[in-house]
Amino acid sequence: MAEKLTREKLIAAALTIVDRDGLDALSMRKLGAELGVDPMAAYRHLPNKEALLDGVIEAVAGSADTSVDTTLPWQGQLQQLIRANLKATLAHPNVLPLLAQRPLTTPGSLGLVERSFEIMTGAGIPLKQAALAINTMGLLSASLAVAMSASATDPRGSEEMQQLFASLPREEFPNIVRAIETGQFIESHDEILDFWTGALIERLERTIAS
Amino acid sequence: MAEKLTREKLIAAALTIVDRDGLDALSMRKLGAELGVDPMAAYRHLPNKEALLDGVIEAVAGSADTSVDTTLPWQGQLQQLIRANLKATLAHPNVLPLLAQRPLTTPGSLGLVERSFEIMTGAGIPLKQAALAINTMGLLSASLAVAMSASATDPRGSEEMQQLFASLPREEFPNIVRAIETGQFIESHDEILDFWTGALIERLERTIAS
DNA sequence: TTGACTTGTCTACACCGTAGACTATAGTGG
DNA sequence: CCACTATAGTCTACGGTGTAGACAAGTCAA
Repeated sequence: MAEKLTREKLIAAALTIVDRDGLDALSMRKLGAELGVDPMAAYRHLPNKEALLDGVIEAVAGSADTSVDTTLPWQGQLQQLIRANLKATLAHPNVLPLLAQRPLTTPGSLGLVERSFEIMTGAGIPLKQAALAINTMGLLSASLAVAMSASATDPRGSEEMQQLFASLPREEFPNIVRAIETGQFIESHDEILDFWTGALIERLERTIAS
Repeated sequence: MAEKLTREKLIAAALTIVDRDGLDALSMRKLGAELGVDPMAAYRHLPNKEALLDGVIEAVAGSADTSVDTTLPWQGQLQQLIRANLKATLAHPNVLPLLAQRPLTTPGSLGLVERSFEIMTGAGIPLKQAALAINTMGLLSASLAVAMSASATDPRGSEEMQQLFASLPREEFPNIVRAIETGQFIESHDEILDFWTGALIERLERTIAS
């Protein structure tokens, strides 16, 4: 039996439940049970369930490793940060649906943002361009993480989708069909990640050159 | 009183409710009331609520205008498509949280995908690169739309966030503070959109050149 | 000791998704 | 025309949800 109930313990227990049993399994009653406490006890520390979810989101967002290998060129450091962020969020796949629908710049992820600024401005990238790049990185990381975990857990992702693709009328969607047949449409997420980080970095390189 | 209940009518009514009263207001009971029908009637046409939501998602995703001005260069046509997609989804902001957490390639949005392929391959971009670009576009559009509608409707986006930023310890987050003070961190979403579409297009241009 | 404040408990309410039985209507083969 | 069957809408009921509001037990200051 724990000493005392705190906001932090509630959030940690909530994350445990979500990781173990899924997002839908998180109810105030189950949360109380997890901590051996009355369900209503949570409301002494949190105004409502939404606040609980906000706490969970921030706990996950703030768990990314912001350390980078400073001997790498700035491009490599940036990629390292992006992958660290992705890794942290993918460690809690059941939380991702929440992450996707909240403002990106939660306090918990500010460490990552600050570090990104540091790397970019250090490389001579104007603050403005850096800010734009960071916003883009945040957006893409979030949605890519959602896509990655969805395709990993959702059986529909592979089966039902294959079926849909197989039944596409060729005359209406010639390009899609051709892309599928040559195995080039359903990409590995790693390829997508590389593609857009590449595009982003090249764009930034050009802001330095000019 | 409508002639007969159909899947389409149910989905249309659901979208009406979501647009008018928000996502949380959509319940099977309210859906029945909207159509002057018993709540359970819906289950004759849909297996469960999830299927209803899937239908709503697809209705929105499929409502984008896929026509483009073919006199424009391919870069302009692509931008036109991206903006059309964004416009269609933003027309139903309450649906966006759903859109963000589903696989991108729903049947309804295939028209947009096919058109994008058409434009890119017509410009001489290899199928593979086009597929990667389309995936990226889908991801970014979805999350940008979520961010745009969140900041437009959620009062926290502007106020609470401002407050958070104002209280940031300068020594810990020097770059962020500096970016905020010079008004360069909170971007207009239009700028973000231009930034990444620019990055994407330049990247594609390079695949043609080589 | 007394009073106030905090924190966990209990009960209760309105709502949810949906299983299962029932009913009315429409369409079909004899 | 009739009987039969399938279909579509209705009704009731169950187990779950978030949380308001009254209550009780512990903690601490005066």
